[in-house]
Order: sequence, then structure tokens, then C-alpha cells
Amino acid sequence: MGYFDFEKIFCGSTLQTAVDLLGCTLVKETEEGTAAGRIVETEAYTGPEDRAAHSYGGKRTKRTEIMFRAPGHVYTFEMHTHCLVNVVTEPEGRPEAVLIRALEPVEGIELMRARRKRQKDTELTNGPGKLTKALGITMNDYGGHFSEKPLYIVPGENPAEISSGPRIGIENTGEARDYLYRFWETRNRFVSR
DNA sequence: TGTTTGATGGGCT
DNA sequence: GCCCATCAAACAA
Repeated sequence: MGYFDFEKIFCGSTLQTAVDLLGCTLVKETEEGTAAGRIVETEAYTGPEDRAAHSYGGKRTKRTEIMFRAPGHVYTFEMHTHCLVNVVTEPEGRPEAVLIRALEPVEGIELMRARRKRQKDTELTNGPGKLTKALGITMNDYGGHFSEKPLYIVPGENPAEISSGPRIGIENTGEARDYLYRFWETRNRFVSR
């Protein structure tokens, strides 16, 4: 079993990486056990030129620092008491990332149910804050790399059919609001909406 | 030190 | 579909 090929995203575009990540598997190992899900929904955040990105204008803060590092690093951040997880893309110095928005549960479903309480199975991982809770991803994962345990990505077959649309929850970002930077597997029932 | 603001989720209508 | 809890990061002062 190998890890996702982060070399190929050195020279690719973040939009292409967002598409390439669909169908790959996100795995988190904890003391409680291993939980994993197939990535079925992503969003691209293309750095300095993208008003919706945390790194818009090249803004470099404690939070966005990791986005300037090499591809494959783990960018987690908190908002509204939830933890969201991103894959850093592009070479050192170019702060772009892909947000993982939804998974289709593959392994450790009982563990996910326990972490998510009385939720229907389709509600376990169909949102960026939900999937981090189901897999046990926290701010402790910030700065790690997706080719190392305990949080990593393994390659998978890309979906046969992919849809795209505007990103979610970025109403106040001018023209960036309309960019079609959200990608998902067509008709997959685990996408967020 | 104080104030503002979300890349959300869950509950209620 | 609408409302809002809740808190760290960011930023102003």
C-alpha cells in the first residue's frame, strides 16, 4: 500500500489536485482504532488571488503558515467549535490548499457512529466538520503530512463522473463566490448537500 | 485587553 | 428554510 503521490501536485494546479483527490481514501489511526473514508467532495482554495482563501493577498499568519509549506502538509483550522481539514498544495511559498468536505465511510464505521452519536450513517461524514469528528481529526494534526501516520491519504480510483459548482459558505467574498471550485462525485449520497 | 468574524452543524418551524 | 450557539484567530487599539 502506498501513499497518495504528492510529487505530482508540485507542478499541477490546485483545481486538478482537488479533482485527483476524489476517490482516494483518507485514513486516521488513533488509540481507539482506525477510521477511513473515500473522499467524495472537495473544494479548491487558490491562494493570493482567491478572495475566499485564508491566504488571500499572501496573508501569512500563525494559522496560514502551513499553507506556504510543501504539498501534502496537513492544514487544520477551527471555526464555530468545529475542526476542518485541508491538503496543502503547490510548491513551497505558494499558499494553496484543498478542503476535504465529505467522505464515504470505508473502515471503522462503528467507531464513527460512537463519535457522532445518534446520526444516520449518511450523516456520519457528509460535511467538513462532521468528517473530522467521525475520524478523530483535531488541531493536533496541524502541520503533519498526509504521507505519514496517523493521518494519511492512499490513492484510489477516481469517480467515473464528477460534478462541479460554487463553494459553500463564502457569500461575502465578491467574485470568488461564483468560482466553480467545488467538486464531488456525481450522485454520491455522502456529499454534503 | 477588547471586539469582530466566520471554508459549520444541529435543532426547530 | 431559518436561527444561533460558541470560540479561537485575527485585528484594532
